[in-house]
Amino acid sequence: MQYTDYKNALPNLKGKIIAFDTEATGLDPWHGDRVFCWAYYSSKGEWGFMWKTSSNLAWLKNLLNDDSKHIVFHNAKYDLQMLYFEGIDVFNLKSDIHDTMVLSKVLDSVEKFHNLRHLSRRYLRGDTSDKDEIEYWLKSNKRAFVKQYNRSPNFSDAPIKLIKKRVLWDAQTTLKLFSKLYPLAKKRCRELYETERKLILVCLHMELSGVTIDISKAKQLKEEASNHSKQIQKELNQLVCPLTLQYNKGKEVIKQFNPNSPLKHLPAAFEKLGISLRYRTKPKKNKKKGRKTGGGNWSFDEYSLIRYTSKPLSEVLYQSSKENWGFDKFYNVIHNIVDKYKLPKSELLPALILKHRELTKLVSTYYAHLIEDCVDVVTTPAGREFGVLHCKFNQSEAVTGRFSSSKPNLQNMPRLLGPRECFIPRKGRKLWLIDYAQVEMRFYAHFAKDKKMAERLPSDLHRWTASEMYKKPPEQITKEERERAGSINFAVIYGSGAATMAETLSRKGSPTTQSKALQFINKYHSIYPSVRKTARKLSHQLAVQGYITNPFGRRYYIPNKFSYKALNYMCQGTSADLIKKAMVGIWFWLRERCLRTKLLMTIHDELVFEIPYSEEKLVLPKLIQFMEDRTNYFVPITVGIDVAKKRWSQKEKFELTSLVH
DNA sequence: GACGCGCGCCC
DNA sequence: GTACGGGCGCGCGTCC
Repeated sequence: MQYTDYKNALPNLKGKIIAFDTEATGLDPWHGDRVFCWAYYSSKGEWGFMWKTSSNLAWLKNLLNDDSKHIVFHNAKYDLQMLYFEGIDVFNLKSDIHDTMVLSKVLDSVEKFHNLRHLSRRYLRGDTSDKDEIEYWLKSNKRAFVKQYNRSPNFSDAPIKLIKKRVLWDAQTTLKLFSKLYPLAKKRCRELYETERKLILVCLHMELSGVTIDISKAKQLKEEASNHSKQIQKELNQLVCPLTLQYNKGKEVIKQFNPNSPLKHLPAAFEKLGISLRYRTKPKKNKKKGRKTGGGNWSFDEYSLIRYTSKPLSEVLYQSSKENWGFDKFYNVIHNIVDKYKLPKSELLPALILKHRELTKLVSTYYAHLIEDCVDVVTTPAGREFGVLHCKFNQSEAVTGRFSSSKPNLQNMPRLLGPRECFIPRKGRKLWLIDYAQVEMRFYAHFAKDKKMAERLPSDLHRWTASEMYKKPPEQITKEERERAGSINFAVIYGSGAATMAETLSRKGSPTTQSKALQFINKYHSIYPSVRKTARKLSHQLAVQGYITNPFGRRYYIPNKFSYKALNYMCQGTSADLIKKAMVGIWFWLRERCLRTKLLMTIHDELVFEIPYSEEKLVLPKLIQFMEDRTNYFVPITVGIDVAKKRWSQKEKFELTSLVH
């Protein structure tokens, strides 16, 4: 085979559609990874391989700005990000950018794999052996490489022949896939694909913008949490050590108890203190295997641990969990309770484990990343450190169409504990949080065309539901009753059965039997009969045609045995596509007007913006206009606004009317 | 080192 | 007799 390196003459491509694949030294440009080569295949059969040189880069840049071309990538966000770091203005390219990964996801949302290898097998019956070679090389040369260069090998270290084979195969496969998938998408869900295609830029821009972190604050909170966890560790050691652990090989006596070891240390500690174990773990759904796995071990989750304590203590533990007590309060209260009621010291074990777990989780999952993953760290004259955190947002990961976030995951920052204190707006700006009001519930009402639900949603659905369930006027409904009705609202729309609902309600502190749960469910369906009808209608549709389609044209090929998921997918997916469309509208509107307002995050039904003071009046009403939809659904889809001047944790309600004077 | 598992945070 | 939606990621322990 002949390869061209284009040392002198650069090609003038005739093909209108050109698939590209770039290869880089790694995945993370923020920590130095860079493109080093690429390959292309065009619809006129032209193809080639190029190293990254300044002239080749200039050629590529020109091509990307040729408005007669369609440029196809597989996972364009990645390639564009890499090209951004080569100085290319990827947000204003004149060519049309396409993405076969996005196409694949749009066509079959439920399919788990969208990489080239799988798609090649599925749509092209392609040979994938070329692709595996380089990965095999990396694996088998890792050890020697680390020894010699003190780092792992990356793609750029592989033999040139393998690199070329791989990158050309990727580009060629991308082109073939595009010619297969694009016509399908155009026919089936053109609008949806167009939204997702534009969303690539929105998403990349969010990632590149990043969010500002008060690193000093994170360090301080991390220090506090780890000191507290050490204090608990000490007390736990006194309580249970020395501890004898049983292993296959034999016994081991330890002086340092590890509360994060649910298989070894925890059973040993409970046994030593004379608490007989009662609860076992249940099999859990495994995403990879698609079935339930595990289960059967002793369980030490929060609910089990609380049940190992007697009433006065367990009530306190529930309360603390609900209200997120600080360390000192928690620590004092549990010791006071144990003294006051003369409970055996061993009851401290579950309580201390719970707090220890919370603290170590805060440190390892949250604070550590807020501190270590920041870039562009600056230190003020006063000695405070600030940095920017660039997480990843993935528009094509969740089966329903939702976004996911990773490295670190900004979508699961605890709402009541410290981490949100570390998120701050840039100078001269505030954080604005705009969230849809009970959006999924509204889509349930929409799909069910349930008048009663629709009327109640804008006021207080849970309260009304509770009122009807407990046969009391709404104003007499207690907080607990309203919460329970809320749980039931959610459980029913998740398609849950009596067993799970009983478990959920019990976990939340209101012990419920299965038969009671069944009564709740039946009662619920007698209040809102159209929900069950709609679920059945969707299951039927699924059985007949093999898929269901949401209002944005996203199809869900749900296996029939999971048809109970249909209604939930429809509601979750519709709200996901609604917010995606709003994001695109907003981002392009902001860009056209060269505004400095930034979209920072998307958290399922909420968008987080950073708005300069001077743009508030102009931008806020427009954002709301893009997000809300008061006409196209059975229930108006509306938003609420919160603003955080200093820290995410200090957000407060905001009324748009207060903006108009 | 990869993977399964238990656990827990978010909407 | 079955069945609670969608995510990410940690530490531990086992197996290769």
